[in-house]
Amino acid sequence: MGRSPCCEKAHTNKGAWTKEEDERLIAYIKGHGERCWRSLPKAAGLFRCGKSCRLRWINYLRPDLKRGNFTEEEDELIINLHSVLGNKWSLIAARLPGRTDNEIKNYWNTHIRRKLMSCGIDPATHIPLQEQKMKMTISFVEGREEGDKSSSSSGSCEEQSVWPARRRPEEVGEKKQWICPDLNLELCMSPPFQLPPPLPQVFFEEPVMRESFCFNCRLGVKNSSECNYCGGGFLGLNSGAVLDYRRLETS
DNA sequence: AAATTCCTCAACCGCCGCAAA
DNA sequence: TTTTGCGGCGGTTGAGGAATT
Repeated sequence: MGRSPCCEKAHTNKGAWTKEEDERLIAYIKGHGERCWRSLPKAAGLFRCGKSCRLRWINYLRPDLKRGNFTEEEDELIINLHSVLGNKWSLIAARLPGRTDNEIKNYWNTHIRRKLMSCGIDPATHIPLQEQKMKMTISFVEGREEGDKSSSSSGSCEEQSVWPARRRPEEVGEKKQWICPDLNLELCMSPPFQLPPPLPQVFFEEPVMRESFCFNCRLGVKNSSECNYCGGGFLGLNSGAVLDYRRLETS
């Protein structure tokens, strides 16, 4: 089962676009605007899938696209944004005028990733590889010492390439306990527990900075003055560097 | 000069969220 | 409330050009 395809496969062109197809698409959108991609190909006399037309327009034909190499500033911005947003390419692209998500994604995978690796930084977590390995080991060992000795899951955190285990806020205090971020074994009637988005490296420099974060923050819906994570700052981050996604949305 | 490997990036695929029916 | 279909997104692929052997 599943959904029917967005267009008839039999009579659609695939692969690279020809100059003529580009011209047809540009002419149609200039005349009618960007609307109803599904019916656009037929109306524009193109034997293409609507999705394909949309992609071609957004990634290549749009007049406001910036061409050429990425600047150092753009590089930095992409790295910063990626450190808080992860692979949310469309959100990252929204902060870089004239760049598309596809372009940034490609650039990340071909250039920046390698650049970070060569600096000894894990491109996925933005933590120096050496340090990350150490932290993973510490959390693994602590988990075994403090937690249930017979715990069958205690070994998996180190093996998996996941964000280092972090304290849950309600567990910070006298009771030391580390958890594996993928596991939520709580049985209670409450909104599901969610760790805040990955934090920049600076967060891990000091062991216990994060005493509390508010309910709204946990749900990701609102800021609170009592919360360690809420507040303004760069890209909707406070000094604790947790992202407010609402501030990143495009207008 | 030819063969091979590497790299880039445009394009495709499949899934998801949302709105309309 | 459920189903359907569109737009949008992120991951992946593969053609073609560049670099290397």
